[in-house]
Amino acid sequence: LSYHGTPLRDKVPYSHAVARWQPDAPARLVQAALDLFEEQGYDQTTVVQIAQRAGLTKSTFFRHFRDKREVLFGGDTLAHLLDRAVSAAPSAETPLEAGAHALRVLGQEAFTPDRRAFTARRAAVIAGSPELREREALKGLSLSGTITDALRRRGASAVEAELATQLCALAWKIALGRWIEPTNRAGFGEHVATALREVLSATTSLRLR
Amino acid sequence: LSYHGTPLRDKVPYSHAVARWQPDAPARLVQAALDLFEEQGYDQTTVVQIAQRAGLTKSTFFRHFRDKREVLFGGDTLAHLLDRAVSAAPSAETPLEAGAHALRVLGQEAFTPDRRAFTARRAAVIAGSPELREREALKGLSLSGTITDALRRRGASAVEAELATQLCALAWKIALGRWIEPTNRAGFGEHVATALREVLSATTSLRLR
Amino acid sequence: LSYHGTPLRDKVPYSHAVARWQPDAPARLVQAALDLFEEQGYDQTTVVQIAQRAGLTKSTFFRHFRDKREVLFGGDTLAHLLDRAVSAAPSAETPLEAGAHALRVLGQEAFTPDRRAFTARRAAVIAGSPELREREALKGLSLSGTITDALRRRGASAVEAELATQLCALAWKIALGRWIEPTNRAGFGEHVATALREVLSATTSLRLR
Amino acid sequence: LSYHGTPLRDKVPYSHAVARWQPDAPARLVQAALDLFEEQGYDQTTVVQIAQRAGLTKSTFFRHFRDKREVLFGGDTLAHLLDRAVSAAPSAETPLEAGAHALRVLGQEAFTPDRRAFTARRAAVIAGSPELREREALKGLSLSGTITDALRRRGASAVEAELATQLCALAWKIALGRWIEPTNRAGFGEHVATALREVLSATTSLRLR
DNA sequence: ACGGACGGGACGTCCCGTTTGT
DNA sequence: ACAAACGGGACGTCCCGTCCGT
Repeated sequence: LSYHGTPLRDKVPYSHAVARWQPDAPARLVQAALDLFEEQGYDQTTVVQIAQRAGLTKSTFFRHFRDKREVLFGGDTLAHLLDRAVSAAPSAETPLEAGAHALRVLGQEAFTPDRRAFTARRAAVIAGSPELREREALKGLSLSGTITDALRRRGASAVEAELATQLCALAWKIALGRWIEPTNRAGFGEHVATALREVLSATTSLRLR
Repeated sequence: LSYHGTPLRDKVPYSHAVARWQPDAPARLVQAALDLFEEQGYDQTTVVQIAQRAGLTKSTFFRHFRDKREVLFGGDTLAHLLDRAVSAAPSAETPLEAGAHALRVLGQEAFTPDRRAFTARRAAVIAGSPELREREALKGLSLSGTITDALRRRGASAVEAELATQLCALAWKIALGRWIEPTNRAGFGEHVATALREVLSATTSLRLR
Repeated sequence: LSYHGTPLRDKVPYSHAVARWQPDAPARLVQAALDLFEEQGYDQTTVVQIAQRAGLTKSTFFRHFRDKREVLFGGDTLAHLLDRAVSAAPSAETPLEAGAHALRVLGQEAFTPDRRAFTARRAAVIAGSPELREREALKGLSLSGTITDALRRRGASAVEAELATQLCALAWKIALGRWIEPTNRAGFGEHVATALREVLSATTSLRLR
Repeated sequence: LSYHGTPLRDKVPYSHAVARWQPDAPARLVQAALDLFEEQGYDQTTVVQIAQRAGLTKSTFFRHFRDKREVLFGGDTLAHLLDRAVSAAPSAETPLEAGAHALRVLGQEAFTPDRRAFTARRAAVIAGSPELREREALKGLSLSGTITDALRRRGASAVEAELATQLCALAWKIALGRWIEPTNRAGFGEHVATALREVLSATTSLRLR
């Protein structure tokens, strides 16, 4: 379960002309961190180095990110996105359809083409550090929980919600892996659609002796 | 450029009554370290943990290894081995033949079948940590220098020695990669021979416009 | 050298329609700060806590007071008071008489009976914190300078002005100590008069061999 | 409830010639800390300053003391002393006698004449900082608990043990206050004896209507 | 071979005080 | 008057690696 490209801060719905420096600092920190992690490795990079390259200080770093790992994991943005998207799905849709709807929203709001390169680099860095992989796993579980909860609030049973969540998570993972592959040209949304079809067709062939 | 399997300590040529305590402290440390690195990752493992699992203390760890990384890099054993093997090659052999001779010795002395599993695990751990990869690269350079020096002492010119070294290093790397592949059955020596042939045949097709 | 009781803000001479919001924000901050300093000690109290208890925010606190210490030191009010009072003294008065006049004004404008309890608590808090004692000392020097300057502008020589200032400062200190003593009933003005007499009579017994 | 003068480390019962540098560092840190606390106040002094003046580093400071406050509170030394002293009192003694015995031991082992000046300075510093006073209170409770437990192990009932503890604590406090008074010449032991007598005689005049 | 003090440095928390914008 | 970002710096924890003892 991975996410965004450039920072992807929550769009603050300001009346006119978003705040001047606000969206700057976190984005610059993320950028600096990713660069340094690629150059030197995650563990060899200190928070002070990240802050310095971003033209900021350690204090500011920790004001925006709970810890060093979190700089690669975009806060609760994805969780909010998913929660809203699942809840906003037409009430006639099945749990799985609602989940698919949410994944499509992700393709439009989070995994947009301009964030593809970033997401790919981020995935490579995470793959290279056990510490980061652990955080990634935790975030994945948390997001799954978010989806399940939202589905249950729509009236799905516990099993329905859990199952739909797992299938969506699987499709997500498959789609993300293909999307960041440099040879692939399709958008995240298309990859998700394909992956979901594959997953579903695989379920039809399940048998129990 | 990677090496040994089980510890592979220099065989201390004690006349009689060797091993008063337990002479395998370094070996136990290496074993414990590798286990822990696989379980928790290199950075999440502390030296104290390694020592404890080996039934030893932190002090003892640092008496045997300069630092935490070194526990995966067997001291100067390989360098000595290579130096002696190159020097011991029949004086009629060309630099490349002498290098090939040394690699074969490696297959008999260091990369023996009982060390294959260890070497494979070790390679995986190193691949997962930038810090370890850096040390690996340094060790590789140092070993290359050892071979080159030994070749020059046999009378090779600077260019001859450097070239032979690089081809051997390449063959070594290729052979090692194949050797630790679980599906391959051949010994390190055979893989080296094959790899050297491939490398050489590749050189014949080099052209400069 | 200590001063005011309740906030004692400069009376802003607004023509009409004063106090649109609640003009007592500084007063509430001072009150809250003093309470908290007594309850928890100065260093254990944060600015945020002070602001919260006053129903305000940290920003507002710093708009009214340069720093945390300053909440116990009433801005320039006392300095203005002294400056004006010295200047307003009849021009026939000696420097010491002018100073005494100013101290009497203090008793009417700043150290009024309703501020006695506050001043006592404030003194206790300051006594308990080196940081605050340092600030107190600085403020005392600054006030001394204010008096000296005002005296010189009245035509006093440098030595005359300095000497009168020091005697007044001493009488001030003595009087304040007695005034805040719960068993004493007299007003600040009377204590000042007494203290000045004592100080003066003590000077008459000075001898130089 | 206050204690020791110079560091007062547990006497390590080494065979011959105590370790070379061991007892040094903590003592030097305590000395440096007390000096700085007097010069600048507790809150204005940083741990790094203390360590530097002692010729050590921040790491070493925190290896010897849990936190900045603890540098003025001698670890568990006093607790051990009291525990042993109470337990070592002749079994025929009443709880109060055993407590008195322990206080006398304190006078011989901890509050020796050479530690008087130190204890006095330490008390003054603690009095000036709410943070330190809080720690002092906690330590006092802990020591009371130690005495009570030791008394109960001697067979005293809960009420007997608690009461004896409280009377001893009171006598301790009174005696310590007098002992550090520069005009008093008697040793801690004598002050304790006097104080205990006073406390006891005061109890005889208690009446309940 | 063991034990442990020591230096060094990163991490993460908390607070003060400043600045910028609403 | 409020809101929020920012710099700076202290505290306390943890770990590596060195160096001294036994």
